[in-house]
Amino acid sequence: MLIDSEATALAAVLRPVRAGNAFEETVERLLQVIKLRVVDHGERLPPERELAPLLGVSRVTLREAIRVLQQEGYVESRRGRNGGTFVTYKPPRPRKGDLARVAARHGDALNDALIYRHAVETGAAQHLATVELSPDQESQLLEALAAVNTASIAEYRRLDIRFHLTIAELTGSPLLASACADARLRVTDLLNAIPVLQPNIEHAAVQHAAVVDAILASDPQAAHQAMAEHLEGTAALLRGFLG
Amino acid sequence: MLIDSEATALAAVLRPVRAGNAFEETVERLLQVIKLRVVDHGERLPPERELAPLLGVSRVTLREAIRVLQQEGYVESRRGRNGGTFVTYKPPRPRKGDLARVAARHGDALNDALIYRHAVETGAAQHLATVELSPDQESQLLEALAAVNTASIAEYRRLDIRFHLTIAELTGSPLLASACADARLRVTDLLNAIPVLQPNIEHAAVQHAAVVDAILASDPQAAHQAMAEHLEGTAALLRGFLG
DNA sequence: CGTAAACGGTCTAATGTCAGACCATTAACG
DNA sequence: CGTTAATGGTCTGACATTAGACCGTTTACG
Repeated sequence: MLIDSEATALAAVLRPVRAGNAFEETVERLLQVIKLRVVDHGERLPPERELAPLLGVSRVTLREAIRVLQQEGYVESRRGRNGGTFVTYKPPRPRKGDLARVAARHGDALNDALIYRHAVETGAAQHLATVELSPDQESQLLEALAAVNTASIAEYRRLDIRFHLTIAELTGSPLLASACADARLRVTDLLNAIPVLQPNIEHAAVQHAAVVDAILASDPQAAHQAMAEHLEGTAALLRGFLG
Repeated sequence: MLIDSEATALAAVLRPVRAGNAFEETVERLLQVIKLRVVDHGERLPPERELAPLLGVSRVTLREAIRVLQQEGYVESRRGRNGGTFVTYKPPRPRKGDLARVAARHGDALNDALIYRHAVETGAAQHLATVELSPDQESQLLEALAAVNTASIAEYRRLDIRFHLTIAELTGSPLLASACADARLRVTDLLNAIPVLQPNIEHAAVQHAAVVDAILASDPQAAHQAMAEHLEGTAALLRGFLG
């Protein structure tokens, strides 16, 4: 029998070295690409010969994963010179009760994900406010902001994700960027289950602008604060639809 | 050719689904357990039949990993009823130049890890200040603090790690706890390469106390601030030995 | 003092995963 | 209008990994 504090410390380190087998993880990852709309409806995934090494799996394993997505109707493959694997998935218009179902499926994972997301995304915003941005990086950030703030309802989520991931990537810390991507996609299913409303967009736009302002003003505390408020808005929205 | 913002977003999601093969990752993880001194010199690892499922690998793979650690002199296995695999590794007294060598081996990863660690650990401290702690949890936290603050130089690192991981675990977010563990072990090699000095311990003790005070006072901002100052102290220490 | 329990150590057969070669289809391009 | 390049589709042989049974050693305990 271990004493408590040892058990606590062990739990954090003696966890599985891998989440599942290569095939399952590849399906998961591709689903994330599609649901985060990094590759949107009608667009093409990278060719298998490029994608497999990017994901660190063999082409055989990648193809098995793609076959599942074909059967589930997420993608379609075409042969030939301008062929490829194309995304056919469109996020369905959310219906009442969707969120409750999805939330039930997630269980405790929701709170876990929201806490995690808060930590890594506020951390990213704060850090970005402490680094000197090149003109190119500044314009990337401003473009992402402009895009999300002028988005149609249909494009909103996609561009919102891109905005958040841009901040994460610009920190220059791959670990932190991955963590932000991971955190975001853990709440994506839930967000996809609630409708995008114009007032929410407008509210978020103000907050997005505040985050960018603080970053460009090199004010880490303000950036942290602004991102925290923004994320709490989203979390409250989710909890509101749940309650 | 992809436009820039797409490439940015893709990079965060289209990364390898696994870091290496099961065997390599198992060796890595066990080294972490040993170097973080979760299982210290003379102590026993869990039996193979328990450890393998915890790490999510087969016993064969686990044993291959253990065999490497035996050859490298980190552990020793004994058969029989009170047998097991025992840690023989003692952190060597750091020598001048160690840090430079280790840092060179890490390269950019050092900055990456420090940024990541700052984000997740300040996030954990801040979050913990927002939750209602049970008496049992409070005493766990206070015990961890007392332990690290009265530690001998030899025991200091081990108890410092336990203190930080206790905060992470108490957040109740497994994702955040894993992230903190991950972040910590990415700087462990570097920290092990610099000596533990009494003034550093005393300085850190004040900061640790400030973190715990803020958490128990349910002051998230102060907790964030206190942890940030503590981590910056460590980061500065590392950079100082490097410069 | 013998027996059973708790370990590490070994083996096997099945399955997962890989790299790489090769096939089939389509469209761009000379 | 043929050739070639870029894609998805298929196959093979090698290696990694697994679950599970079984062996050998030591010690606690009846």
